[in-house]
Amino acid sequence: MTIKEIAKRANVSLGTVDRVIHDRGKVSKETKEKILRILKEVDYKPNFYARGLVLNKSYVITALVPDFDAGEYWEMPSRGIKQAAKDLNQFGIKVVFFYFDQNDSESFIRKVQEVLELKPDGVILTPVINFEAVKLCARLRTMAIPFSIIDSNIQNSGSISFIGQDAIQSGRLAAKLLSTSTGGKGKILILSIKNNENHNKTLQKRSEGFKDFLSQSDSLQDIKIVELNVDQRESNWKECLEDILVGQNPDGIYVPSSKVHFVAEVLMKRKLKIKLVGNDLIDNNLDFIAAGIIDYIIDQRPETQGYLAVENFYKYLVTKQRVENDYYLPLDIITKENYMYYRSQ
Amino acid sequence: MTIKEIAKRANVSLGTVDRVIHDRGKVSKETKEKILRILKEVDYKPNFYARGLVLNKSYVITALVPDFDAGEYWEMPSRGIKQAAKDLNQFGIKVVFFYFDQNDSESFIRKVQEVLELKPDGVILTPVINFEAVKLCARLRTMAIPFSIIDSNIQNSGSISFIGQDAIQSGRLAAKLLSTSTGGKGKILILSIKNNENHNKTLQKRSEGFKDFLSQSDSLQDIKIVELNVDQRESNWKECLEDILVGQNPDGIYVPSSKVHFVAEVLMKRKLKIKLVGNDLIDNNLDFIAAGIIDYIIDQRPETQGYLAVENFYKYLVTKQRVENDYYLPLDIITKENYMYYRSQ
DNA sequence: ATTTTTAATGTGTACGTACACATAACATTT
DNA sequence: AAATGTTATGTGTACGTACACATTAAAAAT
Repeated sequence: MTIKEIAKRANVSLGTVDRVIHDRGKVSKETKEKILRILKEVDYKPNFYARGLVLNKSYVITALVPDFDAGEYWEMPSRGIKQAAKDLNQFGIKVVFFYFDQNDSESFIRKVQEVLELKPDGVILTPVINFEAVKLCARLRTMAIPFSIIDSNIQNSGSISFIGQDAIQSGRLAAKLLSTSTGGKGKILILSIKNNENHNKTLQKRSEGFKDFLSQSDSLQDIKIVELNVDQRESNWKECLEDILVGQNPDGIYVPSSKVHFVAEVLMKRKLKIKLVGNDLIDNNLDFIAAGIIDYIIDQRPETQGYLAVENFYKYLVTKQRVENDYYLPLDIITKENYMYYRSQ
Repeated sequence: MTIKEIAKRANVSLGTVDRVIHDRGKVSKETKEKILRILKEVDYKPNFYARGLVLNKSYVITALVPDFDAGEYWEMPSRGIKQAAKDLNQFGIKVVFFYFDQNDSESFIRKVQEVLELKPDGVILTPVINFEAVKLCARLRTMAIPFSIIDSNIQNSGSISFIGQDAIQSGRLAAKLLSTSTGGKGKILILSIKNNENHNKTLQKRSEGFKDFLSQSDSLQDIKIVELNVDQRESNWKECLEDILVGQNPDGIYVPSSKVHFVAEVLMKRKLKIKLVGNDLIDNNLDFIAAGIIDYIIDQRPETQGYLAVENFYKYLVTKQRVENDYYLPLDIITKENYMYYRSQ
């Protein structure tokens, strides 16, 4: 059903119907009501193509994400965003990336400045530098620029959507897999590899969930937990890591981040047979999963997160649909026998 | 860059450019070459909206799938297909379902007849009744109707795409999970619940993969495998099932299909603590996963399979993109701790 | 009673593409 | 030489919407 047909039905011109649809006023009360009734009656849906053609707008979305080296975690969301930008290009969606140093709030602040100067139609942001990200949300709200948060959430930020993970549940799942692998007993090491203060939030939640699972499960009395940290800012952190692994000699290790490959490296080098669970199927972890050195990876589909964030803006800006507020992605369990189907979705 | 601009550049009219783009002939060799050069030079991409508006076609896709009761496996692909039909409705994609009885080839043949009479723009088919499905593929080829296969593949069918699973690898994965759960030892039962001869192919492949994994893994010497079938066409099959479980009393059970819930029911009723692995996160299995009676479900995203099949036709027919030939979906490992994020994606 | 203002409604054009049709230029036949 | 056929090219219209602008009718001001 087109506007033309509706106009004919209501005995008015196209223009009048158009004014009613867009609530532009200058229509008498009676005709407005009559047209609204008809619109409802025929369940009028604007023609997507015609609308797109006449509007022919392009939308600039900025993505504010940490920079990365090849193979690292933040490569994944970026990939998803890029793929979405490519797929949605024909609908006028353009994405501009702003990469900041996740260990340097000043660099984040500078990039925020650049983003705001661009006056984008939407912003995708990662609250890695939490304090500054909160401030950014407030500014975006006052500037009426819609924004979307990926990875970890900011409560009451006013974003159009959050796309991420349930970190606590991720930890619980890791605990289940690792404790099953060690036969429900033995010494288990939670090993956090850190390189800045901001990254801690997710690590903490995962560790919390991990310990919570083990404490609640009454069939797991024989498990001993040791919790240790390694700080990448120390120059000798790799040796530290090696010393810990050899010294502790646990039955299972949980690394609550994508940096599990550093541990896998040591296990391979030292030929240690220790069950190992970590996060994120990034390139750096791929070979170790294939070789079975890492027993399980818990993945939160970071690529999909990025993709969905852009797609959400497409829905929000182009098709003017509602978007979901909170979207928690599945926690995929990845192991030697199924990793090959998880790449490049 | 529009056709108009290209016409201006080439010093010809819109019509000539149009004829070149669509290769309609009636253009001199020289101008054709000139226009082709310019098209390439400016990397001309037709405006999606304008094209959609003027074509304003609608495409009828028929989906030929087994009928089902609520909660059963075949509900999942249907759901995905329906969701895609809804999402792609605005692009003129319409889906008509034809449900057949998977235990009755005659009903399949009748539905095939109806499908062909409709002369659809595309067909989605499930090769459950393999022999007849192969014949259908041949007829669709001669009628030049593009078709797509989901679930399990038909080799050299001429389909535009296959979307499904790797059944052998699915079995291997199940073996890994189950053997890990039983501590790498004990008695393991492979239990196939069958209700027709056609369904066997996938079951067989999974069992094959399962046994293959266990035989190859040299650290699993202490495992004993027992393989049994239950036939749902027998009136007393439920009792048979119960007798087997109680009589065999294995340490772990692998049900290479979605019917694992029948086994879970017995385990719950008899309070048997046996590790249980099966397939497909269908509604019937949901509560048993939540309760931890089923330890692991291997899911092949049947809903996504259906969705992608329709989306593929959208890409193929509307946007005229190439589509991937074979698409193997990830084998998701689902357990008590992560099942909640796998529903309604 | 005429002009001006205001409110309501109608009309025209553009978006970029596809395709039917019209016209021009040239070659071939009578 | 005139008529017809062929090939190449140009023109017009439609798709459905959005929005600027034009027109009409009624109300208010002179």
